[in-house]
Amino acid sequence: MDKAFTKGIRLIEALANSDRPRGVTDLAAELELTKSNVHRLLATLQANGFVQQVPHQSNYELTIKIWELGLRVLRRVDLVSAARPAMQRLAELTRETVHLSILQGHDIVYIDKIESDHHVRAHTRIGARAPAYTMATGKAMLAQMPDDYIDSLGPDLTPYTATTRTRLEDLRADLQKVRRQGYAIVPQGEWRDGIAACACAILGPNGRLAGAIGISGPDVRLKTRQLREFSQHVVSAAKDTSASLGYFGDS
Amino acid sequence: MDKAFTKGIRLIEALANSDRPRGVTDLAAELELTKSNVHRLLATLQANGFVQQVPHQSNYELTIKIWELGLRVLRRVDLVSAARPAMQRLAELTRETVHLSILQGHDIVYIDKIESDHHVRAHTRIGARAPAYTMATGKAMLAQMPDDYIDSLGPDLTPYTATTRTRLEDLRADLQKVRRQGYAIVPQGEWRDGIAACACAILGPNGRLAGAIGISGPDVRLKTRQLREFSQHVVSAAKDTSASLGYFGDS
DNA sequence: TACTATGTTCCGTATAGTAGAACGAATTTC
DNA sequence: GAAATTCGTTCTACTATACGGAACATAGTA
Repeated sequence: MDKAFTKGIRLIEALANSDRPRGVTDLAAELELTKSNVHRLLATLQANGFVQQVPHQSNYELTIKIWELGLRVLRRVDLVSAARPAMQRLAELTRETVHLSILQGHDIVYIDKIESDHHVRAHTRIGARAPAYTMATGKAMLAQMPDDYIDSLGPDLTPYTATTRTRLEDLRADLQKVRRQGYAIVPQGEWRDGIAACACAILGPNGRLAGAIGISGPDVRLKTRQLREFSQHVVSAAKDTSASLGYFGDS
Repeated sequence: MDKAFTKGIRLIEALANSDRPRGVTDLAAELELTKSNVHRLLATLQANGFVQQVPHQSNYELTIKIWELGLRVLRRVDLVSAARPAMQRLAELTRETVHLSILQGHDIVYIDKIESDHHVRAHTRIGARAPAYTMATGKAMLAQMPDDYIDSLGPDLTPYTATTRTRLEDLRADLQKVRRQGYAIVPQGEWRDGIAACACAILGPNGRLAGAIGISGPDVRLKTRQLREFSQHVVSAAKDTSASLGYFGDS
């Protein structure tokens, strides 16, 4: 496997994860590479416009070129614009925070959200990740995946709160329920304490999983009864989005 | 210079620029590489989570991991959130499309915008590029750059409309004027016909160039007189943004 | 069934990346 | 203000690594 390329990728990630320009020695230490190696990789990145030196210093930082590329990737997926109207409606109906997520490896990634106007709200960031098996949107999506994929999550699951599923069989039971009822409910936070949520999968052409839409808020406000009531709106938001992607569902 | 890394970067760009999953042979032809080379690079990208094969096919596409990295880069710059309030105010005062750009190489890149509610509007996309010397925001930024940087644009400039500056000395004269008056005006489109614009540079800590804010619209509505009138609002929007970045200006 | 096109694997070879040391510039310490 | 430290950059000899051609596998097509 391409060693230099792998190193270069790790270098890009290291630069993206730090919020200030970095020096060669510093980066070399973090990545466990030699200075000359890092220097050469940086020169390559610079020649391709991904990295620049801050003027009058010799620290390096990423340019926004990588952001431009990322935007195009998101635009290709196009889930954000397809889901926007349904998200808007869902936000108005429930007055809770609405999230749009996709499945990425074993994590969910928020690609869009509409914040609740309540003062107490779950704070999340677009672009952030969380383990799929702890989230309502994640469970809604996992329920669409084949068994061997679920197996690959295990054998044991890291607990983040007291209610996190730690055994694969518990998770499988949850997913079975999701498949039965058509949506996922997480009444007590399994990732962050105090957050309750309800979510439903979005399917694209050929019934392929495209993402999930969900609402979330503090469990003191969003009790199970309330979540069940909202679930119909979540499901129809997901159905509408699926339809605008060109999937008109089973039955 | 790292050959494998450079090839990998070009591969990422090729994937980002296409709006459908690509095959190995196809990519190899475009990049003028051998199949085995592309295949190996794709395997490396896949192992690092940047690429996935679409299920039941063997085409490859970028995951949104690149988008996540890009978001972090933009967040570090943080110009978008610093400029938002000023952009909002500017949009309300002028009712024209407001753009936020940065200088990237020899181009400007739109990183945010607020669209005019007029029916006729200049259509641009966040993330899009244009040659700096043809845009109002570009000229506002170029006016902050040292002479040798301006030299590097030349010797000759590509014309896009009848009014595009094609000689460096004409551009230099424009920039001199920008420096004198503190803002840039492009009364007749030098990139796209029929677009008039006014812009001002945003400076960050130590007076370093951070970006530019500007308004633009059809030249039939935005005549020079009107642009001059709006220029004060543009300038104060830029000043406000500079201030919130921690730069409180000369005089 | 043969044929074409495309993805994947293998392997010997030469090239391209590697590490370490030396250099130079800037900053800090005494 | 000289010496010492730190960091970015350049150079070079070595060898590991990426290279490309060819063989193989797998569809999809005629």
